[in-house]
Amino acid sequence: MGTNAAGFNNILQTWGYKPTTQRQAVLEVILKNQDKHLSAEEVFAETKKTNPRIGLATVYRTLQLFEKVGVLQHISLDDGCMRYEMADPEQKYEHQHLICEVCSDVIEIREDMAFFAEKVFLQKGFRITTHQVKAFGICKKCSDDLECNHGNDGK
Amino acid sequence: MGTNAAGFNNILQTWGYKPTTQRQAVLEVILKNQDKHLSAEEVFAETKKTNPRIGLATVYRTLQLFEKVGVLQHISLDDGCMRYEMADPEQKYEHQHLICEVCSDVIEIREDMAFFAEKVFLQKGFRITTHQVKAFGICKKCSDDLECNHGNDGK
DNA sequence: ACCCTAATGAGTTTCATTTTCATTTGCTTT
DNA sequence: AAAGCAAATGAAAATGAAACTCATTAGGGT
Ligand SMILES: [Mn+2]
Ligand SMILES: [Mn+2]
Ligand SMILES: [Zn+2]
Ligand SMILES: [Zn+2]
Repeated sequence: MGTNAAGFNNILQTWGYKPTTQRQAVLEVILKNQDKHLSAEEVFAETKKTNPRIGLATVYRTLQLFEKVGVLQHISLDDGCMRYEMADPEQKYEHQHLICEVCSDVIEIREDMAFFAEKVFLQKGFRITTHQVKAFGICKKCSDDLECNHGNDGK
Repeated sequence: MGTNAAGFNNILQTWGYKPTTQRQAVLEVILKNQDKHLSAEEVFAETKKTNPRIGLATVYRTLQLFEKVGVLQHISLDDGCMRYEMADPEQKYEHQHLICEVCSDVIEIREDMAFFAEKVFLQKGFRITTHQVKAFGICKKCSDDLECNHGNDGK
């Protein structure tokens, strides 16, 4: 069980929701783009390719539903819209995102942050249920590119 | 020098911007609310108390300007609008926010995250310029309240 | 096949933020 | 102090993501 097209229907049924064609279609888009962080509009555009009659409102509702039943989680990459990615029930805390300010590439890392939550609880009594680490900077590729242009770019 | 009403004009002049009455008024609101994370609407409402003729668009523009010149930084607390707080030029990385899911209180902490940036650079070659840690959970107070209601809340 | 409710989709609405543009203001030059 | 001018402002309109409305459709049980 988990998040494949098969065990998915069980999840919905467990929660009392119907596995409609739209929800299946959106799920397939999600599954085919696990490496990406899609926005509602992007999911909408992708889903329309196989299901042209789907409405944008349904996509918004479906993404929220998927988040509620634990299939998705949303993140904000500060680009003007909410984005979604598969939720990892194994992982207590979300993974982290590195966002390149030059090429806008998003790199995922899985630095262990458990100590962080522990320390916060010990020092503040605050019980963290979820946390997000988002870092902006320059990725290796862009860093190397800039390096290159030092020597042979004398106008 | 730095971010007091006095050194402020220098900052603007250095960048070629005029220290207008509106900008001074917004700055005072910011200085008087350093412990808070105000939204544009909130800054607008506060500023109107002393400067009733200021327009909302000017507040938006001013907040963006202040961020550009390094006086402010924006954060998203996932409550539907951008929020601003004083930027701390001493601190290389932003402080962290704990957001209580029960009472919506925002707690600030200053856990050192330099090791995080170092590790990321060593492992990925990604140079972090700024990063944000945002954690959701239950604050001590709300946690204690819930505890209390266990014994004497039998319907 | 029938029923009932959940689900959908087109259109409308909300609301934060941005843009437009005519007017005003802060400075610099007379 | 008056003139000149670009920067800054404010009112209003525009934008765009997300939520809502409501008439219609489609699951799933009977
Ligand atoms: Mn991710
Ligand atoms: Mn803060
Ligand atoms: Zn890059
Ligand atoms: Zn609380």
